[in-house]
Amino acid sequence: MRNSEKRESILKTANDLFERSGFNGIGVDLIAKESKVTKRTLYKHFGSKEGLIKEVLLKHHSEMMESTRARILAVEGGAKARLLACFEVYRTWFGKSNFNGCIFIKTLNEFAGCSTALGQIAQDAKDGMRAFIAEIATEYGAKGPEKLALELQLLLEGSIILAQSGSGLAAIEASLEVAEDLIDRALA
Amino acid sequence: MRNSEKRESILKTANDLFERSGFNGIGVDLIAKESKVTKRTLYKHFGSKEGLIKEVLLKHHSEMMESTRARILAVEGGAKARLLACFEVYRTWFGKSNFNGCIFIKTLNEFAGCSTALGQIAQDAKDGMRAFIAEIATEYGAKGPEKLALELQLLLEGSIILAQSGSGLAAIEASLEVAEDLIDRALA
DNA sequence: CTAGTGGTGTACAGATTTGTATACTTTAGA
DNA sequence: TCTAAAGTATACAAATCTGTACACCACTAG
Repeated sequence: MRNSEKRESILKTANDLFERSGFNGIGVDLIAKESKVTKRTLYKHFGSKEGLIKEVLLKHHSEMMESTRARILAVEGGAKARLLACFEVYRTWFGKSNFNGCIFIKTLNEFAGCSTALGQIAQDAKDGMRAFIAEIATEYGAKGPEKLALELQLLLEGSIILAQSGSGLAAIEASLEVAEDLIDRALA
Repeated sequence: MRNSEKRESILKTANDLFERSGFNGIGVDLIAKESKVTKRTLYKHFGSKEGLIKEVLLKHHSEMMESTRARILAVEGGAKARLLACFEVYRTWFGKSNFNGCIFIKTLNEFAGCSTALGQIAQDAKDGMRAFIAEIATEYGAKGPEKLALELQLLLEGSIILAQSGSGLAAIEASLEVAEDLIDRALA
C-alpha cells in the first residue's frame, strides 16, 4: 500500500508545518516538497488546500483524542488521578522541542471564527475534549461534571497560551495545583 | 495635523483586519484600501509590513494596558473588587460583535514562537499583563502575588480561547467564580 | 514665498500563491 | 501479464503579495 503511505506522509508533513507557522503562512509547494511528493499528487488526494487542512484537522483531533483516552484509561487510582492525568498529557506536549501552540486555536485565529467549515472543526475539537473530561467526571459521580469540565478546560487552554508565551512548564504546574482543588471539591 | 490622522487611521484599520483574519491572511493592499490611503503612504510611514505589524502590536498593548488600568483603578472596594474587575474587562471584550481572539496569541501562532521580534512583543504583552495583576496583588498584601497573578492569567487566557470557540460568556463566568476563590485564599 | 514634508495616483517589478495541463513512468491487483 | 490507478516531472496560468519608481499636488513653517 505505497499509495496511502504517500497520503499519510503528506498529512503528517502538512500538520507539522501548519503547527509551526500557521495555515496562511505555509504554501502548498512547500508541503509537497517536504513530503517528497509532487503538487499534482497532493491535489489528486485532497482537491484543494482547504481540503488538505480539513483532513489534517480531523486526523489531528482523532489521534489526539485516541492517545489521550488511552493514556487516561491506563491510569489507576480513581477519578482524581484520571482527571489529573489530562494535565500530564499536556505537560508532555509542552515539553516537546517543536511545541508551538494548538493547531485548533490557530484555525480559529486565522479563519475568522466558527462561521467557516474549518472553524467549526476546531470548535468541535474543543467541545470534544471538554465532553471527554465531563464523561470521566460523570462516571465517578462528581458533582456538576459539566462545570468541572469547563473549569479544567479553562486551565488547560490557559496553560497552552502561557506555555507558548515563555512561561514554560510553570503554567501547567500552577494549573495542576488549582485543578486538584477543583476536583477535590467536586468529589467531596 | 492631518498627517498623523492618516497614520492613526492606518494603524486602526490594520489592527482591526489583523484581529479578524491574522497577519499572513491580510495583504498590505487591502489595509491601504480600507484606510483610504495609498500603499506609498503606508510604506513611507512604516517601511515594511513587519514594521506596520510591530507598531500595531505596540499600540494595541499600550492602549489595552492604559484602558485596563484606568478601569481597574476606578473600582473601589479593595483588592478583591479590583482583581475581579479584570475579568469584567475581559467580559466586555468578549461581548463585542467583532471579537475574534487575542492579537498577541495570533502573533505567537503565526510567527513561530518568541524567537522573532514580533513574538517577543507578544510575549512582553502577556508578561506585562501578568505583572500588572501581580502589582495589584502585592499592593494589597496578598500571599504569593506572583503565583496568584499566574493563576488568574491562566483563567483569563483560557477564557479567551473558549469564548472564541463558541462557549460565549459561560467561560468567563466560570472563570470568575474560580478566581474569586483563589483571591479569597490569597487574601486570607 | 518658498522649501520641505507628507500625500496621491498609477504603473510596475519580481516573487509567491493556488491550481491545472501534458506527457511519461511506476505500481498493485485481477 | 495486462490494465487501471497513482505518481513524476515540468511547465504554465492567473491571481496576489511585498515593495518601488515616477511625476505631481497640498499644506504648513520659517
